[in-house]
Amino acid sequence: MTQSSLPLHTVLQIRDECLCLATQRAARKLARRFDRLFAPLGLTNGQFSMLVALSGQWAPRLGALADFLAMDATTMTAAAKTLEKRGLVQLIADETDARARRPILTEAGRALVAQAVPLWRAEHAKLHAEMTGTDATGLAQILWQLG
Amino acid sequence: MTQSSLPLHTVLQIRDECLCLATQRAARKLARRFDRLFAPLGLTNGQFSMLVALSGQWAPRLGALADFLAMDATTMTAAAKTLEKRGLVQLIADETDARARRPILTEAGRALVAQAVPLWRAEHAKLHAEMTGTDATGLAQILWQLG
DNA sequence: TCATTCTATATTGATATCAAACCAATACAA
DNA sequence: TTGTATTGGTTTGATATCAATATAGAATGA
Repeated sequence: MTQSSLPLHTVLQIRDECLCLATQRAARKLARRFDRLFAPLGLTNGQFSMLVALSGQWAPRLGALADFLAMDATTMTAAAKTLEKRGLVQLIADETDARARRPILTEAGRALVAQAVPLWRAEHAKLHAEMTGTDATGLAQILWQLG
Repeated sequence: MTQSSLPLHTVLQIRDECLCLATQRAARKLARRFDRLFAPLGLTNGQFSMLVALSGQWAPRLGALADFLAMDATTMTAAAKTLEKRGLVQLIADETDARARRPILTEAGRALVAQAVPLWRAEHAKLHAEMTGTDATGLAQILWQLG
């Protein structure tokens, strides 16, 4: 009983060092946290990121947006469809390539992301405050590279 | 057209600093990477983590395991069911509390996790090698706290 | 031009994720 | 000991995630 299938030091090593586990774990916590934050606006954390990404001077194709978010192309198809159904983005056929489509924000999308940003700011400030001793921006940079 | 709904510096700030986005992004990349690694064994990265967590001298209830992995209780219910269906874990009723159940590894589960660990070791070593200049174990610790 | 190959996206099917609502068992209080 | 609150887990419904596969358009080479 309670027989160890692995040497204990192996179990502890994976627990303490596995970057995949540590990242999935943090990702779940943060997703819950920001999903709840944006829930009053009917947004998830991922939808927020997507809308922000489309708020700059950039009109990427679906594939390029998927790459930017390190997300599978098929996930992007589904995510774009959800946002389109809600009227937050519009999918425009590319002028030169009939295969490609570019998601662009609608008025409603612009208005919603503008409402969401102050919430993000406040919550992110809290998060920073909880990370005493850690360089939050440096961490974001490292995570951006990771994987 | 391509009209900015947000000040550009805001868009850039969120892109560069948002820990939620950065973490989700890294989590997707690592999940894909380790899912592919374990695919020949029919395991996902999350299933691997769960099996390893059950490989130590610990026989947690479902709720405690969910807490350990920072995962929602309902997700744990579903995940445990999948592992049970595959015969990798068995769900044992708690002796003192009729509500509680404890997942424990089966022989098959022990054998499979033993096969998976060397794959993890090799891949994780590669990952370390890609992170020149970063303290990987320190990063794992920070991520464990994060959220 | 035509065939081949490549590229951008979509569809399907499986698991993962969480909120909301729920049920049953336990703990606690009057 | 009954009534209430809490706790452990499950079900349902929505979105997220990705592999495998498909399709249509574009690019390329003979």
